[in-house]
Amino acid sequence: MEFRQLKYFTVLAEELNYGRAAAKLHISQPPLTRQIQQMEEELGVQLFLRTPKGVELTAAGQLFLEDAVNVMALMQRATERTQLAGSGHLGRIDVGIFGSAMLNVIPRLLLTFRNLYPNVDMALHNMNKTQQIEALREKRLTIGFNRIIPESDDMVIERVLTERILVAVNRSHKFAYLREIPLPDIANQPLIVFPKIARPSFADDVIALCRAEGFHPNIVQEVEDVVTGVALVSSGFGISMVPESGANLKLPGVVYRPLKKTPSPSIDLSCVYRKNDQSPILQAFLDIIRAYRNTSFPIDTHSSS
Amino acid sequence: MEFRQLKYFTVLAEELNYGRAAAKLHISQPPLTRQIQQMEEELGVQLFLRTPKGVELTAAGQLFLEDAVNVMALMQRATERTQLAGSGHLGRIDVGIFGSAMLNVIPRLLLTFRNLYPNVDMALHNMNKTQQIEALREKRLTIGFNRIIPESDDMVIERVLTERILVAVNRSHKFAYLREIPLPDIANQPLIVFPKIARPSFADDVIALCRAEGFHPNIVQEVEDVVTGVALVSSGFGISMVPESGANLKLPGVVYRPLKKTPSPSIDLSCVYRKNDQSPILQAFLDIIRAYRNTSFPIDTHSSS
DNA sequence: TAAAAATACTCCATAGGTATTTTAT
DNA sequence: ATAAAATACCTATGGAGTATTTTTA
Repeated sequence: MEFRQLKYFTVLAEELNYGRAAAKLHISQPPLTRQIQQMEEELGVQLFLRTPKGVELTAAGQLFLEDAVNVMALMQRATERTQLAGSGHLGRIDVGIFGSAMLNVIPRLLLTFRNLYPNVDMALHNMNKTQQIEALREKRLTIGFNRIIPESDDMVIERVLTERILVAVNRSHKFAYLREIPLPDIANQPLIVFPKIARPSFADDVIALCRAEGFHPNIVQEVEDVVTGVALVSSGFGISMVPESGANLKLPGVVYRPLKKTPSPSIDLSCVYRKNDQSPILQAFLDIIRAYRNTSFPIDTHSSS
Repeated sequence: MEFRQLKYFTVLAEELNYGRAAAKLHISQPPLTRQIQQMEEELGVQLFLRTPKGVELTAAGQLFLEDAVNVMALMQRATERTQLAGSGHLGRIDVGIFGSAMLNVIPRLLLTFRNLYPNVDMALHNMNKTQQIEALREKRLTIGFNRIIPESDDMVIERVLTERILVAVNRSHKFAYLREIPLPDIANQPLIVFPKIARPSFADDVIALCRAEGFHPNIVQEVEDVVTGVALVSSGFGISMVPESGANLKLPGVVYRPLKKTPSPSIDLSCVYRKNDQSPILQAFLDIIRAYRNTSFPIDTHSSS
């Protein structure tokens, strides 16, 4: 049985006349006769009865008609769904994230993606970079976001955006009266760094930045994430350095100030995905990331001052 | 898209290796490659990815696989159902019946048919012969049962069985002491006949029987059906003549006696159906009727004496 | 570099076309 | 007698085969 025959059958069942059905199918009458004969032979069942004006369906033919219509509709639907999936508009994406990235950038990307691809299920998985790489290898993730990602043969790391590093200080701190903080002045300040796991991390970048300036920072506390770090700043425990997007975190008494240095010290947000992953959903997601990369993310660094 | 291609696709999706899949399909590898390429081109979607050991499904391919399996299963089911319908094992039969025939013969036929063709819906419609013919013409009936059915061009009338005519008398009646009732003795007896509508009917047969014997019966009552007639016999209103299968009707004080005549006066039970109806369900039903016709229906005519 | 997929080219089965005959009312 | 379906016969598209090349981890 062929789809062509199902089509012929349904048209003939509608027209109940070989000539008209053949015309509707843009073929001549004899091939239609033969195809229907072939179907009847293959099924071993008579589907039509001859009448003076044409043909009529047998009871078996009526039954087959219902099913034939269903089969064709199901096939049609299968085709459409597959084409959606093939263009990245249907399916699923698993995204690895970490705490502070969810403050600003990633939510915008995810929202944009969801609006453009509403039929793609999106699952977010909070995990650190080590877990992300492992999950990518096991195909539990499609893409991961992180700050500093070690190179590896089977993964591609792509910069999403570069942010300035800001200093988070308590409003009562003397730095709060400065427009920009000179980096060497950090030297004797009690510094809170994060995160403490999954090294190398943003904490290492901050330390390296100080060392490049010729001093060892006075680290009074290593904390889990940016939220905890800024919370300690809020309670007057010390100062901290945060990526610019962290400035979206408004906590009582915390203000953010840029560093006085040109070019401004900065930190990348990157994404990582399997090198051999050609899935259209990933490609669509990357397209959005790349479009965002060419856009500015204006962040008001003085919003809480 | 062709069913052949769906088959090829599902086998390849199972084997994930063109060579093995082709072997399983009893074709060589190149045509399989080409058919899959053709599918991918038609859908505009990549279904497989090459790997060192063979191929693997893309996300779109996995989606299509589910649907392809469903389409093939639905088509399989459609074929089977149609074949059942074509052999008379699936569908519907509408049977026209009348009161007294339901006493013995028709229930047996219906039961036999239902046992042999459990998936055929059977609907019974109580109607007289005029209504039956009309319903047959309008295809509301597949077959009708009746006693005396007028000939007509578009209908076939087929005898189902021939029954003796018995006399129903009250136990207190003098006839109850006879083994057989001489027909001429009926002449002066109060006779109840039925049915009174849809003439010619069994009543006319009874009257004709008497006239052939040289007398006019003393008809004291025309009633609707055999049940009413025998009820009147039970209450001593008179005697009646009934088809042998009517003797299954056991009413208080009613006994049945054969007529003393050779050959025994008899009445046919017939069926009627459309001459041009070739439906396998009707044919199957007729086969059962014909098998029954070649069987005896032993009826105990003395069961209530 | 080795196993597998893709390509080149040939053959033939079969869908479709035209002309004509058969069928059924 | 007539309209429609069935058959006869021809053409050509495309599916399958064999031999070979290309691809990829």
